[in-house]
Amino acid sequence: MAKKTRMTKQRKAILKILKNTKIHPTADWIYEKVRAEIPNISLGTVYRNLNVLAESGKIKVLDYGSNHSRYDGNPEQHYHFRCEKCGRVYDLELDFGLNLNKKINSETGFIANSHRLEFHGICPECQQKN
Amino acid sequence: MAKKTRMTKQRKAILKILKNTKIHPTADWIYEKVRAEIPNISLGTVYRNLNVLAESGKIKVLDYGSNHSRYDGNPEQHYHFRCEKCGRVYDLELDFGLNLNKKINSETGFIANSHRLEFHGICPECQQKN
DNA sequence: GTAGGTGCAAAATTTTTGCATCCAA
DNA sequence: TTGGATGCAAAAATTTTGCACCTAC
Repeated sequence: MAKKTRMTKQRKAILKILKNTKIHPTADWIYEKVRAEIPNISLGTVYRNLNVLAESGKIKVLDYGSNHSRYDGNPEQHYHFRCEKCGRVYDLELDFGLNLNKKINSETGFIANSHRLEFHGICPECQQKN
Repeated sequence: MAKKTRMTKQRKAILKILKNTKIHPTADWIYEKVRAEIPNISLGTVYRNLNVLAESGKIKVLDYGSNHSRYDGNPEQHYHFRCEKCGRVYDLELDFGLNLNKKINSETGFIANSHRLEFHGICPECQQKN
């Protein structure tokens, strides 16, 4: 079962800041913000709480499943599938025939030049290993 | 105009490795691989070349436009738009009514639990500043 | 009361950079 | 020939962690 957690004032403050911004900030930005409220909070605490909050599903981390950048030798439009078990990232050959960029351009004020679509789940190989 | 670049053996080897793998490796993985061919290549050269190759569009970097992790206070399904000019990441309220996960599950051997969709382009504010 | 959390600082990791030298065009 | 590229090492930047003390439950 999941480990017990406490809602400390530090954790509460970090969560509140994150819920009240749209800018998807970095840990350091959050650290600066939260220091207005808790001046002697440490950056380590910010990182620890972000990890705890992400594990419990209260927030999302926008990375690629690791702290490293990952590089893709195929610059063409294609979609990815990341296996939640083994961590591998597959290319998907599927083309849904979606013209998502055009949809954005016609339905919003944004001008989209490209998009990235990534699925998360279990790959065929890990399904067998079950 | 774009700066001139040379196709050194180091750059060629890195590009070849990246074109011949599907795993979207980290810089360190590439470094280990390329050392089989060029034993005294340095990690700095690998990073420099990955950046050059990405700038010229020959490869893609799978990150969020910075070297930091970014955190999202909204764990619900929603899409993102990243502005290529100011770097901001917006939430898109749009729902295309796509059931992409189901499509994956029925058309491939992958089991998708979730997906992430992110558009890149120019935000309304930066369009005005033109 | 106590297990989980914090602050601090040191360490680990990842990425960039200065510089003398080298080499692709 | 020469300006871009490399190797090396040091530095910068980001994230994690050990430890003694603190506090939410």
